[in-house]
Amino acid sequence: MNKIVEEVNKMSIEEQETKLREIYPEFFEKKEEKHEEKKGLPPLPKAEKGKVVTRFAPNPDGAFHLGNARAAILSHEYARMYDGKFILRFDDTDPKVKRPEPIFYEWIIEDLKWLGFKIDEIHYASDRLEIYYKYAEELIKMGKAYVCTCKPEEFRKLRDAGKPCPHRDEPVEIQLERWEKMLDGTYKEGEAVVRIKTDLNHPNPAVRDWPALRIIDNPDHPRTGDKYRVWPLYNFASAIDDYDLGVTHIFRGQEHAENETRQRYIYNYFGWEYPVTVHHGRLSIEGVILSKSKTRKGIREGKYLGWDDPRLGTIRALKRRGILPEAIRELIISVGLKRSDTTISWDNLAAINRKLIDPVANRYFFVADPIPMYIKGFEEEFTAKVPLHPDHPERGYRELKFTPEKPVYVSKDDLELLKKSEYIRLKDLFNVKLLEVSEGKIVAEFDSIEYEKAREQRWHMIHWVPEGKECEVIIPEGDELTVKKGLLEKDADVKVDDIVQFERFGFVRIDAIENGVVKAIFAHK
RNA sequence: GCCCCGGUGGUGUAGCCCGGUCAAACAUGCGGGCCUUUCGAGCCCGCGCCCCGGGUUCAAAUCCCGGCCGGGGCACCA
Repeated sequence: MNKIVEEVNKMSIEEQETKLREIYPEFFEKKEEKHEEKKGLPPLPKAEKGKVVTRFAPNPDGAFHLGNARAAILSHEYARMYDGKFILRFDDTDPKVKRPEPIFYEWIIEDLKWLGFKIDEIHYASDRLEIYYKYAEELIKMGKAYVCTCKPEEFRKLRDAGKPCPHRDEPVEIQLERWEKMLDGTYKEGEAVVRIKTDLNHPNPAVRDWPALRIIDNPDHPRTGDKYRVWPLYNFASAIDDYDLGVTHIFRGQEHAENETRQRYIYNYFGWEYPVTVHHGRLSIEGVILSKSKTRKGIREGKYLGWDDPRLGTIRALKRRGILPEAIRELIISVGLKRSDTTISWDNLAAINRKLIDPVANRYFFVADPIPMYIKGFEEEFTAKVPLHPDHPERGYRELKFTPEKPVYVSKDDLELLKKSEYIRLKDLFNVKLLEVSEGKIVAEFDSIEYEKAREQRWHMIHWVPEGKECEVIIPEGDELTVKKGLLEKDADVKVDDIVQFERFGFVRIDAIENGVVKAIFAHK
């Protein structure tokens, strides 16, 4: 068995394939078929082509991150899969505790577009207050909702005991009167709340007569200012909106599972059909902070540079790190609809991203922590021509010129390798014999020019640069940010936003070019 | 404490609904090799998983019960 494996390994790939086609032709057909069938999302229950409406409903109180992206991408993906409609709805109904900020409305739209979304409709819950009022009033008239003026603690006590509060069963006229007082400002913040009637013996006390609308005295809402004082709570706004906007399928985190039981009461009272819901688990990347409050805190304390700090898991941060939107999409689709939480490793994301980036990223030499290498015995100028991409020579070449008497620079990262080697090949240049190796300088002697010799002798190969421009690579590692300073080949044609590979170093995205200094952010190996 | 929901290699997912074809698949990771002027890509080989205990059954990753572990919810937040 081992012998056969050895033999096969000795053949070239073409030989292997030809042989295989000879003895086992079906293999090739089958392989292709199998590749097709996998991947992609499972079919959606009760989904009809052209009739699926999904929505993503973020609160614009922070930047969009990978965790939110799961619900967003699934929603969008299914909308497209069934030729349906995807709605973006800003759930900006809390001007107090989770205050929306104007910038995040813009960023969320921007990030969604960057991810390749086609947004069919955009709605703002804060524009829809009158709609909520209308339905609230209807529910009150139907006797399915009431205005409660209990102190929160008192209500909680009754609720936990499964008992009705004194306002619950008062006649509709009185409820409507109080509702009016909520709207006209007679009641102040904290004095009254509209509650939806539920089963008072519901096993989960938190579901019993849950609050639907509350008063906020000086909302100073970023979009509506102080125009409205009565604001719906999440469950009410969401339930009404999903119905009113015709949403058929909802994707949200499992932390919302309990909310569904609350919202269903409204649907039942009105006789509406509840959308199909998919509750997925939480998605995170190992070691990356997604929490909005932690991020905000870190920014305030100066720990993070901003919402796009490369250590963070916001979509903007991922973008800055050179992660492609398509990679994020693929990742989320591959994780799928599972209900359990998922913590993916960077390797998983990096592997997807690398497949996308590798064919397009141009190659350059970047020498981190340069050490000069003086080379004796080669007295002419010599220009190394290196392809911008090894698999695509048609894209052109870069030229690195060796000049006698002038050192070339190699990276301190290769110091150990140099110390234990007698000979080394400078990639695309020539082979040298190492005479002296230290952290401060390296002295070498020209040996030969042929690549073949280095290969036969199994000499190691390192990258180098004759002269270069200053370059800094920011490397996010967990919660740390380290900077590698070095030299990038002088004529490297890089622009901000380019994703390139620094050979033997890794893929980076060019983040800025300031005063001739190239600043890059490390993506992955 | 109460109420939900989960648990398949190091990581992520498929299989579970409808028990056998699953001594378990795919990707990533790791080890080895081939190829290659990158420690990149590609190719080949290998490593490694059904949380535990009972039960039902001719047969259980799949069904049932119990346990353990993990996550979430229990706001006049979303």
